[in-house]
Amino acid sequence: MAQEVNVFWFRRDLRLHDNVGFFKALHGKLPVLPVFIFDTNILEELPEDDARVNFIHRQLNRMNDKLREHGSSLLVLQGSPEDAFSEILSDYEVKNVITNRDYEPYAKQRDEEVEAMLSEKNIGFYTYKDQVIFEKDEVVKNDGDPYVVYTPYMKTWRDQFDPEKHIKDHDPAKVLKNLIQEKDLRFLSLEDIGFIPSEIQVPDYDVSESLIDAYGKTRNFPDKDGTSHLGPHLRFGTVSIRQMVRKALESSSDVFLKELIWREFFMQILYHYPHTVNKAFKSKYDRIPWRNNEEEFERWKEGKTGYPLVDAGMRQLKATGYMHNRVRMLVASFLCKHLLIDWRWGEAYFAEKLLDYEQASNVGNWQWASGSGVDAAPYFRIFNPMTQVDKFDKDKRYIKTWVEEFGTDAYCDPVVEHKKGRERALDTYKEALT
DNA sequence: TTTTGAGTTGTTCGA
DNA sequence: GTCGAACAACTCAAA
Repeated sequence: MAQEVNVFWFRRDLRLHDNVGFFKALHGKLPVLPVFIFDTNILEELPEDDARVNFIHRQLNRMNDKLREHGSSLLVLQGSPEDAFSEILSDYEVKNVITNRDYEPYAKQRDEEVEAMLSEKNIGFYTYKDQVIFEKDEVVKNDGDPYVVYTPYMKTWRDQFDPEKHIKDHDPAKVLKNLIQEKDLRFLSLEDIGFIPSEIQVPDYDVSESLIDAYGKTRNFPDKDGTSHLGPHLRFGTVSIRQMVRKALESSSDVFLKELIWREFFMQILYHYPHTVNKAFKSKYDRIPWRNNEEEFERWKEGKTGYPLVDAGMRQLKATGYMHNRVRMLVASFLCKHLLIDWRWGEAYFAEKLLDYEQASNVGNWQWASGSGVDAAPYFRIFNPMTQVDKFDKDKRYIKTWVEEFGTDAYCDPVVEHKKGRERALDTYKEALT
């Protein structure tokens, strides 16, 4: 007779500490079998040296080492979630599967299917809130509808926030003994899952007191890099959101906390309006006749538009998997307005390259840039790529870091003249929207 | 129900 | 160089 266990399924919560679902699982009656599944539905779209897969794998190794200190280990499989669970069910008498909730459209569907499959076999499927302070419909208007404007959402979020309730630490130290006692569960190597080491490494995050205090002032200047680099860690759960909110609250400045609230704002938007993944939130913006010139799109991707701040950002993205936020706004505006290329093209490219890719934030911010989203910039608000240099990279230090040939004859001519591009965008938008 | 105030991140033009 | 208005009206949220 196979051993009776509860499975804890790790997904984008890759840590043992302050992990709500893991903590709850360890308080159950049965030993906990910790599992991670490399989902082939997701993996098949990725290049073999994908940096995020590398990061995930490295983090799984660290977790496995820690679990082994407690006489246990992590089971790492590959396949569709259904197939992986079938495999687990053939080896163990699984009573319950416990996991943390994920709100993306693909994830919601996946979880529904897994739950249905498990319930046929009378296995429980329990999910917990872990990756946000407020989820789904916990922060809504008085009439129950979701907020679609940030500021009132943020105010209500803060009104409802209670430190006693929302940022409790879930320390698993006392219950780790409830892990399954098997030190050599199957742990697929990077090679086993068909990947190779990446040139790009996910950087450590900095949420030091000094960074958070100065964040409001320095975060806009790409050469100072006063940003936290927290994105990939929040994305894959290598830090806990509760710990980050605790840090944010210790600061005298609330700019950092507001950024964390933006993350949840866009998550609840995607939850309530999943169609915004590929449709404009404001539907009349789907009428815009994008030029979608492939050659120009290629120049944008390669950082060869002839606008140095745009090009610096695109080259930083390609080389490091990161782009400074200020520059993200500029390159997005440039693609949608100056080049009149569909925001979905830009969104897809960011999804491919960004280590901190978060579907809700990426879609939300691209729609913001194109004018089609919630609380979006009005369409006539078109960034001037030269003015942005004067304001945010005056000494051109950031530009020179990424565009070596800047200032020489080797640097390319502008793909479109600013004034012409601007007027073309204004005319096209106006025509399409009226 | 109607009214009122307000809304992430900008640029250009003319005085 | 600096300032305010225009861009173009719109929609949301709450009283």
